[in-house]
Amino acid sequence: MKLSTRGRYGLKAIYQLALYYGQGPISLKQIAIEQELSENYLEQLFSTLRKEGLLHSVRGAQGGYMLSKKPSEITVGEILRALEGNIAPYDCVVDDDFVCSREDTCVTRPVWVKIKNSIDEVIDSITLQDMIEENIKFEEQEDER
Amino acid sequence: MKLSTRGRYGLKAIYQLALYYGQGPISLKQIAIEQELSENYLEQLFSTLRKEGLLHSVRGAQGGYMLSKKPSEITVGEILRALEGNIAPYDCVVDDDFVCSREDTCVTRPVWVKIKNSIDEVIDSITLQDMIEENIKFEEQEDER
DNA sequence: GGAAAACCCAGTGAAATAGTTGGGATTAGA
DNA sequence: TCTAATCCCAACTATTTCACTGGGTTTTCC
Repeated sequence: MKLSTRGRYGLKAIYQLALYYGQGPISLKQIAIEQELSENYLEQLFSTLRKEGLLHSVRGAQGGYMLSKKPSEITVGEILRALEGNIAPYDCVVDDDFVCSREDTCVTRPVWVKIKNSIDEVIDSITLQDMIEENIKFEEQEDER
Repeated sequence: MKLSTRGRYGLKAIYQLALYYGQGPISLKQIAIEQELSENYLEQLFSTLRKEGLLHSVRGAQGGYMLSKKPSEITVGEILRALEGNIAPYDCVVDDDFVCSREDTCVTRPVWVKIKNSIDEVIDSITLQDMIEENIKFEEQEDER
């Protein structure tokens, strides 16, 4: 029941973009260095995020990536779903093509539904802006010591 | 972010044991047939659940497994954790041995913590008894149609 | 024109998952 | 006492998923 590195790395990387919001395109290389991630791998993640409409890209020299919306308008849920697909303990609660011969009598399904709903509630309520603010608060507390 | 078959099969199987609670030991074979699972594989899961104290076993002919507590005293959380380990999106929020060089400055950790807490809240609040009752209610609704 | 960047996509090695197999040990009942 | 039912345990294997890597193309700035 773990997220893969796609979701984890992707969120870290897009957080970094959020910090630079409004400052023009940032190169993959810079993000990869700042968050200690593989540049090539990150490229795949950003490609996905771009196709999902969360990022804009600028090609050519001095190009790079930027958020397509304000940090307060992008939720963790959108990011994780773009990178990992629906976040749920089992496909039977999300995948329309999923065939379950005993869907109507499955005794565990209600449990999976409840877990999914509670995760959704959390990730859809956190925006990149929230993450930035939480981090600022945390750093201030550190400084006080 | 999916559960493995261990958690899924295990919960189905132990639910079946809950239905027979108070009726003495039930054989693996019977459970395997009723929930359409591999008997040998199920054995591994029950072995784990026994070691965790959730099941009792009776060896020999006419032996089998039974719940070690009332269905109302066993939660889904106990079962899933026994079979899958801690349920969390990332090891950094559960594993004491986990080494994270940037734990204090990690911007994503608060997100993982919130997800974990919300999952825990759900799975620790559902007992086997709850599952049985939910299923009875569902069947009654079906009958009305 | 050259360098820097995004873009595209196929391949790969390692690890995890989902079982299977085979052989014991124990016990109830005939 | 014998036998069949059953739990117990460890090793083995096939498949899938993951986390990259590499090689090439295209675009744009200087």
